[in-house]
Amino acid sequence: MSSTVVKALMLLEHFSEDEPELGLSELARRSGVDKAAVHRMLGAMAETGLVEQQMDSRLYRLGAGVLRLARVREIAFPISSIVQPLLENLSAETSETAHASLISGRALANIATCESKKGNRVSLIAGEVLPYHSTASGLAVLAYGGDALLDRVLSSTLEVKTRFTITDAEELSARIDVARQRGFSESDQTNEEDVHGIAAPIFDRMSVACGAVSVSTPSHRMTDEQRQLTIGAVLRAATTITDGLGGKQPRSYANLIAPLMVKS
Amino acid sequence: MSSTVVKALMLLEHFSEDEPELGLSELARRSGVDKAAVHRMLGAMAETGLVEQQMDSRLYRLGAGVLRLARVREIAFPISSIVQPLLENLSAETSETAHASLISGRALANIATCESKKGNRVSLIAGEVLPYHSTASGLAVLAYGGDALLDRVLSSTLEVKTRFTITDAEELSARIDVARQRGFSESDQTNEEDVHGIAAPIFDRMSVACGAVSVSTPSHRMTDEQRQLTIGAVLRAATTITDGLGGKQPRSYANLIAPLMVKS
DNA sequence: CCCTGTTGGTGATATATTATCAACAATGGT
DNA sequence: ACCATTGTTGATAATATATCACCAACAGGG
Repeated sequence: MSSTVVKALMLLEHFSEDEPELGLSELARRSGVDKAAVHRMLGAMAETGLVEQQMDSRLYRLGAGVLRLARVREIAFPISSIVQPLLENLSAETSETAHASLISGRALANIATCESKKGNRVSLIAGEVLPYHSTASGLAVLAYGGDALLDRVLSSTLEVKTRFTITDAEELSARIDVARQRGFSESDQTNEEDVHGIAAPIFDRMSVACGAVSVSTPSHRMTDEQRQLTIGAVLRAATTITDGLGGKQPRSYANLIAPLMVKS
Repeated sequence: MSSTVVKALMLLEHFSEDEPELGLSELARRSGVDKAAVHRMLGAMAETGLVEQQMDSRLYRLGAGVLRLARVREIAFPISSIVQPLLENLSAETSETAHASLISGRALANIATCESKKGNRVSLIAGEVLPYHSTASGLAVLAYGGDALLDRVLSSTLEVKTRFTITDAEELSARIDVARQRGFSESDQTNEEDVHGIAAPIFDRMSVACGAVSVSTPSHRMTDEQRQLTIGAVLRAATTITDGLGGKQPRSYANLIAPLMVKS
């Protein structure tokens, strides 16, 4: 069914900002994989430096190898360093938390964040894996990411994250169509309670969506005025990022969002 | 003999700053693995976002997943951001290229660099995997990294990198002993032609070496005066980094290097 | 102090995945 | 048009893996 390599690498998704170190049994429990299997996989990944084990506590954590890999990628394709300052600008414009994510296998990888300076803000767990179906970013990517990706997601099981999460493929498809017609996507508490998201796609050289920019606002604070402000800011940021990465928006898309981008 | 996970992850070591994108056949040739096997492994790693494949050129490169992993690790254990400014100081003091590396499985992973501002400088390939036996950093780590690591390296095959590379286990062991007695390690053209290295170990909380700091100088420029200057600067930098990471030098080591650290 | 519940780790065997080889279509260079 | 190379796919033999039970070590709790 699925290769051992995939099973091993999926273990890495359980490491997060909140829990950077995990024990063997804990990882086995969360991943639903046998303890012995997890032990072998972690041992294999430790051989190559992808994870490392504390000698004393015996806990596992992400290894120095990931730093090396990230450096290689970032020097060759400096995405994060281009995106980060633009996110800070976006966050300042909207006064809310902004983040960018890229397609990473069967999910979105959050690669850069800039938190709002307000006391009550949406705080993202850095390095979280974002599902396509429950996030505004995901909808934006699905709307412009090509049919192959769309079909794959629509035919997969849609995990429940909150009581507002869309789990029906047809309804999800409809929501994606709306996003495609508008040029941006919107989600309200579908991934996390009290979090409203507005996102716009980032395009690659072939005018296919490869990621998204998003602003997350506490739901209660999302007034109509704030919404208009955010939509414009997100679309402008997404356009700048697409340009900065050497990508190109589809002609129709550029025309579609043009009227929404004017600064009030 | 060796797990498929290890085989798959070893493929990632062929991606470098110089060649961030590789084709399937190319990768199969270099790794010595069957084309079909490489194809399956890359497909598996692409599923989790560790690598990604260009749609048009079909070339593979490191994926967005590595950025996410690096963020998680760096937020939990901010090594790079601590080390980088100290490296810049070290490079300024010595006027040469400085870099830091950490133990990453069976090799050292270069995690931070600061190049000399001179025209003729040692230019490191970012994200390179450094062998233990042919680099000054490797010797420093082996000298203080514990017996398990030392035995493993001494009993492995020592790859030839230049005509000066030490390939005899006994001779290597002797060189490591010298490094341990002195408190720092030295290598001349053993990993790369015309490159001289001086390195000192970085220690973790348990006073075991977990990495090294090093200064690389063009061999012809390494005068006796420059050498003394470099040794002091490297030892001071290594001490500061060990402190910054919450590590502790062994008592004996701290006493050993104290006289060498005085600023001229 | 024992008892119970953890933890990380290890072997043996049936099972399932993987390695290998050949063949294929598609591409690009000469 | 040819030749060489690319990425890709199947079939089968060979091999690594999943699963289970078990073990030693440790931490509380009674």
